[in-house]
Amino acid sequence: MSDSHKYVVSCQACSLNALCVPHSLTEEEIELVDATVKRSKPVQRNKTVFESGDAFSSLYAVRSGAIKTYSVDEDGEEHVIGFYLPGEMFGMDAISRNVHISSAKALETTAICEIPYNRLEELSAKVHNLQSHMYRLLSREIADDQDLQLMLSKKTAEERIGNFLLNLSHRYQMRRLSPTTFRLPMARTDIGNYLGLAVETVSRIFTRLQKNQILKVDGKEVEILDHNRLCEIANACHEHKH
Amino acid sequence: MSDSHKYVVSCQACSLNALCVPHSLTEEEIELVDATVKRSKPVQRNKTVFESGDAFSSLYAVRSGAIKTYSVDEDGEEHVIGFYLPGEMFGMDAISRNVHISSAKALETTAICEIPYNRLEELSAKVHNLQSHMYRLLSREIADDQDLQLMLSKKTAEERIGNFLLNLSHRYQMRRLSPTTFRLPMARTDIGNYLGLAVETVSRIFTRLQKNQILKVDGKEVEILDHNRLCEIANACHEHKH
DNA sequence: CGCTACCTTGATTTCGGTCAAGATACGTGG
DNA sequence: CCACGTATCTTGACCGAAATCAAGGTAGCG
Repeated sequence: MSDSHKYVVSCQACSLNALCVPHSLTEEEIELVDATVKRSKPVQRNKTVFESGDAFSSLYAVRSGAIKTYSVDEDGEEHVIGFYLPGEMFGMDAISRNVHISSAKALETTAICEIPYNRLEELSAKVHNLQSHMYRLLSREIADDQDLQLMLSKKTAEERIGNFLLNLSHRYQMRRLSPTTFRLPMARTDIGNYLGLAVETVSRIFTRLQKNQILKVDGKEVEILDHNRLCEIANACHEHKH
Repeated sequence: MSDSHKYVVSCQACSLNALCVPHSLTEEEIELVDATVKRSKPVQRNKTVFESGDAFSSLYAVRSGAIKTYSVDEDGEEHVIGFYLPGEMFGMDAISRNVHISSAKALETTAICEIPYNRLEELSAKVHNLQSHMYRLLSREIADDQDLQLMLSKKTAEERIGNFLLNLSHRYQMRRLSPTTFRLPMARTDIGNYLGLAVETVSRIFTRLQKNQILKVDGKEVEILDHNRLCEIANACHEHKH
């Protein structure tokens, strides 16, 4: 059985988009994992998958559509924590406390896989590759979160938007979708909220990038016209010190 | 064998401060884990434990002293990612890529435990409680990082410092040290860098908190005089909208 | 077709960054 | 033990990026 075939299998089995990388599991193992996964019916736009305070029982993977996670503070203000695209796993922050500390909501009609955590735990003790996979997945989320921290604490509004767009572009590319032309599944408000910027700032920067021929924006449709300059914008390069 | 005894054991075994919570492992299991841990000699102030680019082979736990993790950008600027106190584990962001993407440096003379990752992986497949513990630990780091993200994207300078101090206070308390009087192991620069603030701002806010009788600051020695007001300051509460 | 949610643009304000200058603490070697 | 040099910390004056406030414009949906 060829490697390429294996990869196809793991791509078709929805749950495995998130759980597997090529070569890491045998077919047999894939079947085992796949058997523990529930394919629930699609979640409608603005419906929640789980809410802060809910008991934790499963991890989730996006099959199609998009999810945002967020917390709500005492004043009822929403704080966007992250966006999850097809093939990505969410809900991992709930493991430690056994309760969801954030909420997850569909940004559009979204198909998700539910992965019961206790079964995943059992299975990952048996299937060594699955365990290392889970460790890598969790570690990846940590590394990504720390990247975002850096962005939030050091970068200008323009740099944040630049990074955000490149990040999305890269993630779409990973999923074999166009890295240059895509639809933003979230509202401007959510982008601003996520990046620590006011909506107005997000809007202004989008129009500026468009004026400078770096981006073509039409509502939620985005086209990256000049990837190189977008990289320059994203990578800081405010004057060196001393 | 009483629970309290168990707890003492896990506290004395350095590695287990980070790896264990009371009741989660049997004594037998604790011994197993403990056997895989290397107790290296103390790391002197400003010496690195690992550096960005180093091959990943171990996780680390602080036994005494303090560690900061950081990344260095193209311009040579340092970006502080986190501070780790006794009983806390660091290096987990390296699992996913198998290479350290951040560096770790001792803020003072620091004793650490080294936990070889491949042995930890093997052992955690055998000892179920250890596996769930690792998952929780990684998840905890994710949740903490997301908390920080929220702070960096939404909170004012004063709120950040307030939160930072309360967070340290809480972590010292966990380790049975005074939650009101402690020594900041890091320089003001590091605090500012971590919180996305200029050193000058950190300094000004420290003096302001001192003037308002909320804090007593003497160099790196800090005493929290009014915990309640510090909480108020930390918890946002800038005017409600609409 | 009209309502509501979302997006854009402009004018004004403000928090915190930058620059500048001292003050204080610290480690090292004489 | 002290003197010197360097790190770190503090304080003040000024400035600028982005927030806030305000007002229209646009689009998706029932």
